[in-house]
Amino acid sequence: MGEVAARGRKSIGAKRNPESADAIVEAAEAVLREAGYAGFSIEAVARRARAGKPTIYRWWPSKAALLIEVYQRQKHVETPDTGNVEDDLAGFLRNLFAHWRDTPSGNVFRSLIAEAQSDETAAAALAEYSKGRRSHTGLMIERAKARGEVAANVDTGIVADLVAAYAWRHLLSNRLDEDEAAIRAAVRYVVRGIARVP
Amino acid sequence: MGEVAARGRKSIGAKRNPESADAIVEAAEAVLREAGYAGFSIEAVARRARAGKPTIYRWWPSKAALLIEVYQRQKHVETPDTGNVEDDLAGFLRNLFAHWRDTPSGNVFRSLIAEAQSDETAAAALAEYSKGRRSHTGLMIERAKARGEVAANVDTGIVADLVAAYAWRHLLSNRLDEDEAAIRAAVRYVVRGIARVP
Amino acid sequence: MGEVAARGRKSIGAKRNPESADAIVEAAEAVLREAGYAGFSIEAVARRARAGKPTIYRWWPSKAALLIEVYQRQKHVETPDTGNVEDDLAGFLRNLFAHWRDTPSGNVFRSLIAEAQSDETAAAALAEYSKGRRSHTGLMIERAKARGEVAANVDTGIVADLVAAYAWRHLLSNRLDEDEAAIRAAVRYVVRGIARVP
Amino acid sequence: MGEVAARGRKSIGAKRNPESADAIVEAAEAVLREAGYAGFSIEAVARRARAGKPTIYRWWPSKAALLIEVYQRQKHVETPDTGNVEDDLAGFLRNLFAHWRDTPSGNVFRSLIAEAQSDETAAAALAEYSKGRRSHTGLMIERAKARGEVAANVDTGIVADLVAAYAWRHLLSNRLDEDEAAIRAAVRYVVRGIARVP
DNA sequence: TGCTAATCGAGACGGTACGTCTAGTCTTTTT
DNA sequence: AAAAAGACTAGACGTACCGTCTCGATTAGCA
Repeated sequence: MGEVAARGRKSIGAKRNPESADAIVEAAEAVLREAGYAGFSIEAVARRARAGKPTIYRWWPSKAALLIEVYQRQKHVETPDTGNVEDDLAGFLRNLFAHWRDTPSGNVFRSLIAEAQSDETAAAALAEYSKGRRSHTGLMIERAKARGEVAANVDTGIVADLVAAYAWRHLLSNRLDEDEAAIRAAVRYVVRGIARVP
Repeated sequence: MGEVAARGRKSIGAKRNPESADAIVEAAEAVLREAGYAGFSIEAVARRARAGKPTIYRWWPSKAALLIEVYQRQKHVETPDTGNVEDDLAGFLRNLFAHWRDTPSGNVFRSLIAEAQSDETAAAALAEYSKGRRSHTGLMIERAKARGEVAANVDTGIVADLVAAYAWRHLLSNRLDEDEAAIRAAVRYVVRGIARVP
Repeated sequence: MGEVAARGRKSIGAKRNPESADAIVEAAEAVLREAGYAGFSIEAVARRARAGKPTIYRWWPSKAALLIEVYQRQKHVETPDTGNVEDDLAGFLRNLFAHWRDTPSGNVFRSLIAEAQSDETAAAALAEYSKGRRSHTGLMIERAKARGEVAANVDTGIVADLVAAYAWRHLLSNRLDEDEAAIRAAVRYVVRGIARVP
Repeated sequence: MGEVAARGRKSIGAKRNPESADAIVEAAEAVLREAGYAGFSIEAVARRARAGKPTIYRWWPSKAALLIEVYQRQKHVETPDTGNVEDDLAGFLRNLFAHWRDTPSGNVFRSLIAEAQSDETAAAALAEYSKGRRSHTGLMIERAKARGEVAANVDTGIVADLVAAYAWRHLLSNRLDEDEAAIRAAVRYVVRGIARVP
């Protein structure tokens, strides 16, 4: 682990030391994994990475920037492609919940959202990041449109937004262990609607 | 305002002084309004309320507890009853967004969610609070069921969850100025579904 | 002990309850014995005595006042009368050191002196108390004068002062275990002087 | 003064900033001079020195440590060398009393002794310091021995102890204005003894 | 006998200080 | 030129006491 390799790490001269950068991001991830957002501080990361605080501030001007880099290093959840939009969305959410539950990713992303509530730059970074993810999620809808499964005039962004909102809410409420049926029902309501068929 | 009336406020004996409690909650609200979550500290509240820190800690063991009380003192958004579930839900969201935008409530609730990401008691309190609100929102669905507008086998909780998720996501992403059309589209997708009608 | 008997002790009408006073002084003594001056606070005494703080403040306006009462309740060291002034003074110091070492008295008196360094009333009370003790110690010198052992023109107060100073210094420096020989030598220097006899 | 020069003082890199250390010790001295031991707190010193509390705690782990440094920065009283031990000791005491009376030293040393009654480290530091001063005072006795003025078998340490005890007692009892005659009498009793010459 | 007044335990109150932690900045030294 | 290291000011954290205040109860002594 980074925090061990870091012992006695020295400057390598007038250029960025990738060992340090790695050690810092790994330390940040480790801190988040072990102590959660509550224990996540630049101090703690610097201690763990055996780095000076200014070294961290030089490359990541805020906690948020570091959080984003940590999150982006995590493996992301891919969007399934089963040929059925309901299965795609439900499968995606199931995988995402599992990913957030079983890796530090969940902690990292929760922290990022929390940070964005008091830090302007975190908010901006999160917005930027979300935009990218939204279009990624939107692919599933677009494919369904192409298959004729979804009406052409549906706003892909809004649907992706609903799906992301459902995921966020469960992450932020510690409800990532939601059972399969509930996830599927939520997806079905979006896909089929809740109106009584006359 | 509390911070003025507070001058010279003393103990009223071996029981809680409601004047102090009021001054503290009002000060907390004022701090959140003026400095946001970033500037919200027990110290700041104590200073503003002209109260001792121990007085705050005596009654609100954590920042979260204070946030919750502040939030609950705010006027809540009522659920409309237009006779049409889509109008009800869209109207509710519109009102909720306006409320969060135009009063300190939004800031308070954002802060509470953020706090819950690092504070166990805040998480528990938020879960408890959410449960209550979910059933409140669910009333709109129940009424629609009673009218025959919504299928009887629809899970009210899941629909309320979707609506709340949409609201949370917009609050946490600084997108409370979402336009009417987008809100209505999102609600329609839930109510009518996105599937192409054959 | 006071702290047990205190359970349920109440007012006995419009006059001072001697049970309470006793319980408080005993509690103060117990706190000093067990936690020393560092742990001696009005809060701690009130807790231990199951008394209200105002009850303490009503009768003892300062920590110093309470300390003085506690000290005066202690048994005092008597001045020996052996017929020899050197033996008297050495014996007195030996007994005093033992008393301070083996009872709470030492802790109490140390505390009183310490308190007097930052509390005016404690300083005054200590001065008053010291005056009394000085004349008490002076008796040994007066008796020696009467026996013709000590020159008539010797200032009794100054000699008593030297003896008290020696005692204070050892108390305040945690050197109450000074051996017999050193005490005797110090006394001899005062009685016989250090000058070389030609 | 330190508290003015301190404005805008910053770190001077990865090493101790002597300006800060100076400002802190000077502030401590000023606080003791102006508010006495009662008003002497780390908070007050930090405020006065415009220093962060952790900076103080980094270098002086306790109030006692800071007090000692303040005391040691004061000019010390030299031991006179008149060729007569009685004049030496009386002169030394007279100078010491004046020094304690007219400079903050007296307040500082009083505080240190008081602090030592509740703080173990202060007690240890005071003992260490006292040892050094005792041998310093002892020089006057040693010189008298060399001159044949004092008997060779006299224990220098005990005599020095008697002298220090007399000084402490007057300091702690607010009797630094003791008149010349009383000081000289006390010294004479030690040097010549109080016994009636037959 | 019934009222007044003082006392009691209790504990809340506005404050100050504690000693620790983190934020974000600064500078020297090393490579 | 940049990394490493650690000091710096600043201020929040949650706790312990300070000395004051009011409460509700209890009871002695005066009316």
